[in-house]
Amino acid sequence: MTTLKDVADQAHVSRMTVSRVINHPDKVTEEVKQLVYQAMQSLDYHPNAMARALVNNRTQIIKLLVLEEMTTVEPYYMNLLTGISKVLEEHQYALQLVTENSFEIGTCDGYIITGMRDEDYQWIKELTLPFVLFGENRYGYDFVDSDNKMGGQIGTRYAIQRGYKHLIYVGIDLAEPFEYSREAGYIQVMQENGLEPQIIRSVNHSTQIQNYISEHWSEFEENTVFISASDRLALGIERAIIAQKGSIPEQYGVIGHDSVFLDQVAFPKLTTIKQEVSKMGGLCAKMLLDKINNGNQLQGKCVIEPQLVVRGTTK
Amino acid sequence: MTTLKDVADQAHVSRMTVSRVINHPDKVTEEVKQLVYQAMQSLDYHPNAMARALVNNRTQIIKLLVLEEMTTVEPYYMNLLTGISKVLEEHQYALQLVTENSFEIGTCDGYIITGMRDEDYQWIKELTLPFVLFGENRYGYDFVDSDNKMGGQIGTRYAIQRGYKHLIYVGIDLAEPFEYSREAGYIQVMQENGLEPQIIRSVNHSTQIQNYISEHWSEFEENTVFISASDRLALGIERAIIAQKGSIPEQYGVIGHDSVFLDQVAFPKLTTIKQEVSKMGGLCAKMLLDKINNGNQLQGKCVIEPQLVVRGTTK
DNA sequence: TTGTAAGCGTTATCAA
DNA sequence: TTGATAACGCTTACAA
Repeated sequence: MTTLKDVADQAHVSRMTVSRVINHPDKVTEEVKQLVYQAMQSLDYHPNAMARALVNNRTQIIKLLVLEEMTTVEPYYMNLLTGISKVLEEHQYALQLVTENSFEIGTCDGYIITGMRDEDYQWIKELTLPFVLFGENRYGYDFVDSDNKMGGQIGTRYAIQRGYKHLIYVGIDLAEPFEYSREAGYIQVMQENGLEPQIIRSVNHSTQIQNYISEHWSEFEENTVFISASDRLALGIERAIIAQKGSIPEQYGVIGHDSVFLDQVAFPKLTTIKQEVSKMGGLCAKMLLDKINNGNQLQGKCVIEPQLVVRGTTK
Repeated sequence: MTTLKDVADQAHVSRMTVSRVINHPDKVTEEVKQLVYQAMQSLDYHPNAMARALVNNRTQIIKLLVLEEMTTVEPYYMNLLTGISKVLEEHQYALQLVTENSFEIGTCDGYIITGMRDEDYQWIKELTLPFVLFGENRYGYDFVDSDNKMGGQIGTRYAIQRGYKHLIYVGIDLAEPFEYSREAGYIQVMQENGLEPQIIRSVNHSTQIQNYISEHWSEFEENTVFISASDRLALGIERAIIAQKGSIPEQYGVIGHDSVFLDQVAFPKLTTIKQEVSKMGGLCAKMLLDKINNGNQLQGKCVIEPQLVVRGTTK
């Protein structure tokens, strides 16, 4: 294993100079810097993360705390994890996936927290280590999220553009900011177009909404599009329409939200508002690392635009 | 932060003695041991993993290498990760999630590898660090998997027991050990019962098998059950049956395999062969840590029994 | 059985 | 601008 000393010897400088070239390159002569770079290259030197961690009192670990039941939730988190991991690895950080129960074990340098419920904001403010939330919140905490309002807008605008006459929003029956934002986007576009919003809310289960739509089928005229807050809901709606022999996408349209796995499994495949979850994961990681390296400073929010993916459930 | 020294001072012994109590408790007097334990408790001492890692030349990181396209694959991996993470955390290890591309960056103490294709066995044997495979293999590498053959057997036996007359196995068109094993389980039970195996193979996409079943619908007599190699296939089969107006579960049955997310999203929910993926993840981690701590010794295989979950698609 | 000394690879501090 | 020294918290090797 190549160490600082090896590089220092090869470059005929002291270990400190090599360390400086790595950490404070501005405090070293250009000349010396080149020498050291060459030595590092020829020896294939990589700093020892553990030694660094020890002296800096870091763990090089960040924890991802998921406050929802992961196994029952959309395969959302796998994408998030992929994104987080990629960035962390570039910075020689590793990940620990924790749930509420195992939260206390072991130390770390910071947290990414997701699946926040309202009551969680109680204890979260007690945290001393840097953290970043995945998912918008109204308490001023740093977060990364998709632009949920825009998501609602995009879907609604597209539905209008495609000529659907009745636009029904199907939301998740949950008092969460992301849900309010998506609804708000829908409502805004409806009003801009002189249309009256019509909203159904349901728990986020495909079967429940499927039953609801079936039971109320007579209320839905032809040329209706269901703009839903999740692909899970969209899947159930789609199944209800098929069961009721409504034709998709001609008589009835369905627009999902998220584009994580379920949209692909649906048949026909869902038109949906895609969130780039993996990208958001990477941004969470970046934000957190910045926070760790800058004295836990407030980072603000980071919101990225969702995209419309047109597939088989809209005309 | 409490250190060895603090504990040593409190217990009126040297730092070495404390270290010994932790790492070689047999080499310390019972008396002294108790003193040290008390001091550790009263000071809430936790060894610094980084310092340990440094002196032992460890990274305290293990990498999970996923050789499949994670985003398109079943939400299988989230469960695996949960299981792995739990065990790793108990042992102060952290995880890095890597794909083929990012494989080289950074060091670690060992790998858990999954999604192995045949060609991967070429380069895997070159690995010098300890590794454990998730998924059975025929090359003698240590692995953890569900008992796939038993999975095939369980499903088939249950189908016979429930009185289905025609048992068709729907496999994944892939030359992988897990697939062979599941088929073998099916075939064995069929032969034991004097029945003739009938096998269909398809790529693991719900839509493809759905089309296939629909196109060949006339070939499937009533009282047929489809025993499938994945929930994804089962979902497609179920949809085809419904589209063809076959009644589930009376005239036609469907049995899935895996029980990860999709079985719950299906309607009716799938009867399926459940794999305890999270548990398997934990076992992978345990096996790997053992390997790391025991000079990379061969660990053999670890196979756990799948379970039948009866839901709406069988009578 | 216990303690002392040295060192793991790095960085901050201070002196040159 | 560069280098010597001490320190981070722990463990191995050796001595008492």
